[in-house]
Amino acid sequence: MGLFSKSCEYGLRAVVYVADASAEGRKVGVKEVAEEIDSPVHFLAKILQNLSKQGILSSSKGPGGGFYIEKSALDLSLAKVVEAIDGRSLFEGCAMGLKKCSAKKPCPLHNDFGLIRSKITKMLESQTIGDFRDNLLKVDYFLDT
Amino acid sequence: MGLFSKSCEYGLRAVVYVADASAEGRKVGVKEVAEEIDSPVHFLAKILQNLSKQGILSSSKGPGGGFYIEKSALDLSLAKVVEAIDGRSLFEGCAMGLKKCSAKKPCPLHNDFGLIRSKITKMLESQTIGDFRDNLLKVDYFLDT
DNA sequence: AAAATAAAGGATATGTTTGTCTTTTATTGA
DNA sequence: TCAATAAAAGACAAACATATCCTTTATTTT
Repeated sequence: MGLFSKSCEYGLRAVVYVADASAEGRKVGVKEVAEEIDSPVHFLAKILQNLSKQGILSSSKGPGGGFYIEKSALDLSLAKVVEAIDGRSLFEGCAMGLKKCSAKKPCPLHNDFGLIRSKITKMLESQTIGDFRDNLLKVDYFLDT
Repeated sequence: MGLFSKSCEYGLRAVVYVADASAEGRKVGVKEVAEEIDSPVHFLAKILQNLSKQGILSSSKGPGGGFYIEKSALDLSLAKVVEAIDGRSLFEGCAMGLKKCSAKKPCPLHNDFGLIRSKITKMLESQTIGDFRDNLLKVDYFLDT
């Protein structure tokens, strides 16, 4: 099990790909995105629809249509993307699955895990979709599958 | 999705419970463990059998039997327990699911995530089952469900 | 208006994880 | 030896994640 679900991995890859295309003023269809990020087409369609519904991506139907991202949405954090797909579980709850675990009654992993989680949260909250895409444009980073 | 699978959460809770009982020279049955750590009995049975097979816990059949932990096994790290149940996926692979992601061709999360993963690894490798149990005995930590 | 395009939505299929139940095997104590 | 105990093992069921396919709706172009 990675940090993220498969859906979330696909979603993150798709978001950065769509953002990249939008930087060139291009809308992209599900099929193209799926091929480029190496994901199952129909499965990805659901994920993109979900991201559209949640206002992270935008879409338009018909010829010349496809998925794109609004300028304003470039300021959304990666945490928003992850939360839209995987929910809040990565950011909440006890590592050992204890409901009563808290600062007052910590489980044996509570403190160490709290630090780790705050780093995960920071990684995802401090980085916007725009930053994420810019890293790719600068060619410091890659999306090769 | 948490860091660990449900099986792994149950497994960690069970290991520390069994280790605690073993400190008192007591062997414990699946039923008792399941009640104490709040897990499904038969499901936990599989997990404990797996941990026995992998040499982390020990067991004996028949009256007076049950699960216990050998002194030597107290020196095993929590990472071993996690790996026995969830495999190595937590310690390996790209956060975005990219097969080609590497230091040379990093994905946009590669560096941040590498730091996080090394902290997770450190948390689990630097702590032995014995340490884990001792924390409970010292009453600094709790397993309340 | 008709045809083509592309997302949205719904139904179904497959696989994995989680959970339950029953039978078998080993061990102990009477 | 026999009955009781407890883990081991196997079959089954439910829930969820992942994946595929088909129909519908909206939009554009001809």
